[in-house]
Amino acid sequence: MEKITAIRGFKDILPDDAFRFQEVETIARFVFNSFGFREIRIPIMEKTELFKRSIGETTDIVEKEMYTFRDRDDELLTLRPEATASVIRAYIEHNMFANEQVTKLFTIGPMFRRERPQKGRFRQFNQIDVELFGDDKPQSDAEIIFMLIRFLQSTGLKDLQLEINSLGCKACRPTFSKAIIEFLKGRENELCPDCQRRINTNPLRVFDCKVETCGTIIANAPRILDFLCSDCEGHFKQVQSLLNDLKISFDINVRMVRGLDYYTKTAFEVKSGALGAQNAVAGGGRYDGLVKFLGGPEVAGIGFAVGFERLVACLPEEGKNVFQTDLFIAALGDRAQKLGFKLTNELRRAGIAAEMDYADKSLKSQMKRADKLNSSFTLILGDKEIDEKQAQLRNMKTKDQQALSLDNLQKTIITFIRER
RNA sequence: GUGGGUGUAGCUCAGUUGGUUAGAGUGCCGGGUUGUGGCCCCGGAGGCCGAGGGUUCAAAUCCCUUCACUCACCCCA
Repeated sequence: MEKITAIRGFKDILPDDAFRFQEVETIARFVFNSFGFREIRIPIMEKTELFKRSIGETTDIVEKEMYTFRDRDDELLTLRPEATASVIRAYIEHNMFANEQVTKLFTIGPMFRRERPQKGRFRQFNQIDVELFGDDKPQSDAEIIFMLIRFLQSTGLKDLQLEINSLGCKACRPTFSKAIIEFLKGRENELCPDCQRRINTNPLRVFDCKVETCGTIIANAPRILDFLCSDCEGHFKQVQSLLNDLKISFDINVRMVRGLDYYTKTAFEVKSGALGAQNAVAGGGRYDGLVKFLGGPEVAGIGFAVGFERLVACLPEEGKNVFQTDLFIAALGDRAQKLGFKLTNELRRAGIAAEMDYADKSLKSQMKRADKLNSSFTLILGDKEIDEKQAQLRNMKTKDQQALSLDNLQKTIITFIRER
């Protein structure tokens, strides 16, 4: 039989890694809660239209990376490529804006993009997504960036670099775009094919190009920060000053452009080494106007997403995979097997991590398994012991071994393990 | 979507100018201790050499095709 493998770009998260995912999730919930964010759980599929409208018709994500299919009733559905659109949809659908001035939400789960897989990039990947609605003040920007950094530091992530930029708003960005196009016109021939295409699709992206000639050309190009309207400029200055107050160090990267259409004003990204080419662990920004654009009220918004797999990949290796068993029961003989089975499961009912071998193998092999399972204690229970109404409890670390009476055995074991 | 690299045991990898029964380490199972783990010693199981086709007396090895994985571009978390 030909074996069936997982879909390309879809990964199994094996127990060792799943353990680390759990730890990171726990930290995320703790940190976010302390900043007043509450969890929301949303579907992994939405009507295709939602993503087209929010992310932008001409973005790569919408043009060629979405898993879209036609449902039986002919409706077009899409596996979500990001979470912001869905969170906003839910925010509007449940009139959450009517309940409170500011709404702070986070969600954790899988996203889907049909890209070519590489290091740090998968077709199904998990994101931690945070959104803050109802506040357009720079304090929100600073707060959310501060929280992101706090969270990343709490997970043990070292050498992280925060980069920020302002992308302007619908008042000032178009002027800048025009200026860039103006600047690039006449030099198209000197640009790489990709950048020639970008002039029409997303001129700001030329700033990002890694081709050397494009880099030297764009170095003299107009800068977004010189084009910001007074509102955007003031906002950006304040964000910087607030971050300084919070002792968060950052670099301004005027070349940073975000790939999604909806971003305005502040954009930010956190990079870390050891990730290969896909070195962005988290990214986000402000998206004032998007909520209204998706049919809600005029409400400001800002958020970010953390690449779960990328974050875990950056974390130090140590401290993983310590699976512990409290007690292994080595049963020898039929009567012992029967008693052991009962005892094992009774102990589990009491919350003790108990294991035993049902195959009635040699004591040696059972001891080996106890060792492998990282068991603190092993209870040696043979038919011989049963005749003598006792069992041997061995401390695997100290090798101390003592006889316990079969009467009240379960209770004695529990006290032993709890007092360890 | 485009380009490079790699496919041999559960895992990490050797395998010479094509040549007999394809190896090591690790892991797994068993034994050395007829009832006591880790260290050590001994033994065993485990391979359509990614798949298909071709060249040859003979292919893991050479050629073609294909698939998968991987890294990079593009783009993004």
